Amino acid sequence: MNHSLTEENYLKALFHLEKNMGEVSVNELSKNLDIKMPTVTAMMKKLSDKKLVAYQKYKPLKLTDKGRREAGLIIRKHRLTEMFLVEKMKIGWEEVHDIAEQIEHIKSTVLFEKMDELLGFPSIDPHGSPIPDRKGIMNKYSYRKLSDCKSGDRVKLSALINTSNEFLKFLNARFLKLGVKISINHVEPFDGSMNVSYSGRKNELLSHLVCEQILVE
Amino acid sequence: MNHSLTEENYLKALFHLEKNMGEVSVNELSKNLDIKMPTVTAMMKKLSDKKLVAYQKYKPLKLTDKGRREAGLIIRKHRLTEMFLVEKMKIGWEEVHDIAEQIEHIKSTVLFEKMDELLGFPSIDPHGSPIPDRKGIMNKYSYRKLSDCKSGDRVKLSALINTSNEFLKFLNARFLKLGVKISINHVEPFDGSMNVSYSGRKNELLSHLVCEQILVE
DNA sequence: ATAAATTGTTAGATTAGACTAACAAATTTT
DNA sequence: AAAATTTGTTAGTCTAATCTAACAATTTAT
Ligand SMILES: [Mn+2]
Ligand SMILES: [Mn+2]
Ligand SMILES: [Mn+2]
Ligand SMILES: [Mn+2]
Repeated sequence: MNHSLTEENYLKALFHLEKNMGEVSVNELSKNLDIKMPTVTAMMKKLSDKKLVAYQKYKPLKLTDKGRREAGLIIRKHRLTEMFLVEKMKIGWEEVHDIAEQIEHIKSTVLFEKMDELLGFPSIDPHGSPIPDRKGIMNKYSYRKLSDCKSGDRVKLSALINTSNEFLKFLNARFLKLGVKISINHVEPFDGSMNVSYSGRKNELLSHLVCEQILVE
Repeated sequence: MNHSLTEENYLKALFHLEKNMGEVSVNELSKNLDIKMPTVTAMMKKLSDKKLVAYQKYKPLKLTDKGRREAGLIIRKHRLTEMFLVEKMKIGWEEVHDIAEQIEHIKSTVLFEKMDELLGFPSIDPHGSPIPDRKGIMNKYSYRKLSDCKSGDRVKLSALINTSNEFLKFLNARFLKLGVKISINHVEPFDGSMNVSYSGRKNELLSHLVCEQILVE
C-alpha cells in the first residue's frame, strides 16, 4: 500500500494502456513511458512481487485487481488536482497536467479529501475525463467522437481524447471548451473535415484529425 | 538551477541550521537530517561541485550565496504552500507542514505564483515565520520570547519557534493562535511558568518550556 | 516451413543516495 | 603534554532505477 513515485507512474501507464488498447505488451509500455524494455521487464517483476501486476514471461501484461485499484487512486489524485487547479486556482486547462503529474504522488489523505470537498465531489476533470471514486473505480464514459456525427447534428462538447498542451491551446484559440454546443453545418466527404458553429463562432472549419479527438453527447 | 528532492532537503536543512546556530558542522547536519555523517560528507562534496556549498575538509559547512538563495526559494515554496493550505483549503495549521514538505519540491512557477497571488502576497506563514521573497531573501523577524516578558506585559502572539505537530495541538487545546493578545498576570519565580489571560481564557498556566517556544511583540 | 523481423529476457554496468567499518583529524579532558 | 573522546573522512557495500549488449522466444513474411 506504499509505492514509489516510479512504481506509481508504471501502474498509471499500465492502467491507461489496458483501458485504451486491451492487451498491453512490454514493448508498448516501454514506448509509452520512454523507458527501455529491460527496465520495464524488471519493474514488472517487482510489481508482480507486490501483487500489483500478474506477470508471466512472454505473456501480455495485466494489472491485478489490487494494481488496478491502486492505479485508479493515483488517477483520482491526478484528476482531482487538475480540477482544483483549474476551478479554484484559475490555472489554464492546458497547464494543469504537468503539475498534476507531480502532485498525484503526494502522500496525504487530507489534502485530496479537501480538494474533493471544496470542489463539491466532482465526477469529471477539466478535460472531461472521469475521476475514479474513493475505491479507485473509474466509470467509463460513453460519448461519441465528433467525427462520428453527421451534418445537422447538434451536440455538446463533453470530453477530449487528446489532452496534450498543444491540442488544448488549439482549442483555446478557437474558444472551444467543455460544455460548448456545437452545430454541424456540413461534413466534407473528401477529407472528413467539418464546418461547425457554436457560441459566437460561425462556420469554423475543423479537420477530421481534430474531430476525432473531441467527444460529444 | 535544477536540484533533486534530496539535494533540496539538504540545502533547506543547512539554511535553517545556519540561521539558528551560526556555524554548522557535518555532525549537526547529520543529526538534523537523521542521515549518517559519511552520507552527509558525500552530499556536501556534491553540492560543492554545484557551487551551492563552500566545502572544505574539517571546516564548518557554509552555503554559498547561490546556495542560500536556492534554499530560500524552497522555503518560500514551503511557506506559501502552508499558508495556502490553511487559508484557502482550511486545513489545520498542525497538519500542513508534512504536506508542504512534499509540495515544496514541485517544479512549477505558475503554481506558486498563483498561490502567492490568491493569498495577496503574504509575508508570513501560518506559524508566523517569514516567507522569503521571489529572490529567496528572508527577513529575520525581531520578536521576543514570551518567556522574556514580565508580569503586567500585554503582548501579541506573533510567531512560534517550535512548530511541531505536538506543540501546535497543545496550542489548539488552549485556543492559542497567531494574533491572540496575551496579558501576563504573574510569573512564577521558581520555575518561570506564567499565568496569562487572553481572549476568553482567564488564568491559563503556561510552563517556561512552552513560553520559550512562543514569540510575541 | 523457413527465414526474417520483432519482441522479450538475461546479464552486466552505471548513478544517486543511503549504509557500516576503519581510520584520521580535531577537540576536550585529565 | 598525553590520553580519551568526538568529529570527520575514506573505502567499500547495498538498493532502486536506469542503461547497453547479447541472446532467446514469438510473430510475421516469404
Ligand atoms: Mn492529466
Ligand atoms: Mn506522475
Ligand atoms: Mn513547515
Ligand atoms: Mn521536503
